[in-house]
Amino acid sequence: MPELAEVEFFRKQWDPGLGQKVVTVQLHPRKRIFRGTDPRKIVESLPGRRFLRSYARGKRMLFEFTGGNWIGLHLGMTGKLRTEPAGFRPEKHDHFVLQQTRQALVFRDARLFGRVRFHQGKSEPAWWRLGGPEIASAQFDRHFLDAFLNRHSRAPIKAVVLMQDGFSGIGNWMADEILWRAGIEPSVRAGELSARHRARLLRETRFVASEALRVIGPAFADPPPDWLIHQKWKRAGVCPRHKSRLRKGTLGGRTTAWCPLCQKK
DNA sequence: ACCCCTGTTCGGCG
DNA sequence: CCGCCGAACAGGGG
Repeated sequence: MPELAEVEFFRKQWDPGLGQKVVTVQLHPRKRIFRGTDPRKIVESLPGRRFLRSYARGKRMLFEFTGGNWIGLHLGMTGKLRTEPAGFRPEKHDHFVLQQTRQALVFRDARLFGRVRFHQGKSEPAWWRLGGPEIASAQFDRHFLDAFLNRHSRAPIKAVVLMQDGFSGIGNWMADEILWRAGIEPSVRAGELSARHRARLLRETRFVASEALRVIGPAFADPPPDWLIHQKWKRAGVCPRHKSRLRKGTLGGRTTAWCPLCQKK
């Protein structure tokens, strides 16, 4: 589920807890979402701390608490954040819950591909600094894109658009949406993209990211009806422009839909 | 029953 | 050594 805009939506679901203390932490310490971190430290450190603010970068989120306590969250395939009334009893897949006086902040993740990290220190954790530039930032420009495409010149462009170091926050549906709008056939090797296609790739990546944030970020509304996403999961999906059948295949290990009329090598 | 999956990581291999 | 690809992870839904 979660790419850039959905991540931003879920980040805000914990806003009702801002400024308030964590009373208790409920978690399942053996679950895979805690791989690489010691969940007992979270249970020991977070109670009594106030939730100060949160950040989103691509598909990653960071939650800051007083006393230099930081929680990093990644939603994986099926992670969701929500708020429940005080006294909430965690259900089967609610693996990480921060109980506050007035509400409970809940991380649910059925498939456990998501991840919870913990950091203590005055400033942000080192792993938060890593990763590619935000698509909305000035650093995501023609120069950066050229270098990234050339570094992965032998990979199909679809696989490259899914790489988080270059296309921060882009996931499978946004990648197909971008390539369809840019008129690029998804199996083309990144290094073989023409200057014209590179310019369109940059423009449409920015467009799809900003539009998705605008439409989905605040309320999880549907993208406009003429977007490819509404067609790509249908068995008989059609190109929104030509109304002809989309082609389906696997690229970069992921299901891919494209329109042979719109998208060329 | 069986197949599919909006993500990431890791081992194999060219 | 670099980098791509498929498998694995785990569970719910069609």
